[in-house]
Amino acid sequence: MAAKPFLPVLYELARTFQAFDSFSAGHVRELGLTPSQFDIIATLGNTQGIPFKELGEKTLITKGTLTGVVDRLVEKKLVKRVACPKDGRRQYVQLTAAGEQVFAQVFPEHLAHLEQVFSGYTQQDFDNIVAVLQKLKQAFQATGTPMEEAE
Amino acid sequence: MAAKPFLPVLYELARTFQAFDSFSAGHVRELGLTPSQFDIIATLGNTQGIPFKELGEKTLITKGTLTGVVDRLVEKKLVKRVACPKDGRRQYVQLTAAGEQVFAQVFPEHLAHLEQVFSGYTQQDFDNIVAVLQKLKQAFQATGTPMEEAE
DNA sequence: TATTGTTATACTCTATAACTATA
DNA sequence: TATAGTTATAGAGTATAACAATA
Repeated sequence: MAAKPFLPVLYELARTFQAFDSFSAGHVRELGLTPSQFDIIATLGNTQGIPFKELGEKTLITKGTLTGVVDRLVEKKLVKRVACPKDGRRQYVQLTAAGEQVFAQVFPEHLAHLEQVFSGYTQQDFDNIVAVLQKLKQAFQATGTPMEEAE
Repeated sequence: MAAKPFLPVLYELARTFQAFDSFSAGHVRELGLTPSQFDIIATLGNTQGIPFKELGEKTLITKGTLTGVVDRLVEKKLVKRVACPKDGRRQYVQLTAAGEQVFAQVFPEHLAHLEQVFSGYTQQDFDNIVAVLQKLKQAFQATGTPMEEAE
């Protein structure tokens, strides 16, 4: 098999993301939330509520799964469902007062937690990493994922 | 809310990984493998077998979970357990002939597609990206795990 | 008929802890 | 005692398809 000089890139990309994901998930779990639940809280934060379908698109959670995840957040009284007055099929998902409080307290905590990782980095480092990753991401996207993008 | 200059880094890391992940997700699903299972196949590829514990460390799958994931791959006859002759508690996880075949057939297919993505890159680009990602990964690992210093 | 969201299946992953067997 | 791996438990996410209500 011919050597593929880009394989280390993919390996590091995957392992670095996993390291971030694991790091993040570990902290999130300490707060009593699963990664999916935290994703939803974070997505709903600073909004007036988001349509169910749009929430699924943003979090990449399919609708059948999302119903269950939202159910568990409703049980925890962190979010609520609000019927759409204009379309009886639709509904909004919205943070409750308790959910807002979690967002206001926990999200900054989470960012502070993440901030530790970057204590040795400069703004120039950030710019460099972002540029490297953006170029890579755009290469993947340009090469063609069969994903349909409606916007 | 104070600006967090590292947030774009995390955003791009996640989105770039997602772009890569969705790029290869099709093949994985065609094989009837879950992401975790595919991760293990890929990790075992081109090795003589990897100790169970090391496999868990590389894939960030905890031992209790890993037993189940390996079990399912054993059922599919893609990997096998091999006892360590020097330490009766340890064992290696190794691709079977069928597992090797999956790795050998499917990976080049991916690589052929992936190669297009990197057509504009030089070896120096690869080295740069890997260095950037490794540093970031190690930052997460160093900050995230209060493990008894392993190295 | 098409769309939104729920329900029903069935499976997989997940962390945790207790357990077995080696060392 | 310590380590490697399994088993047990309980929960949560996942895809998929069938379904109800609404448009």
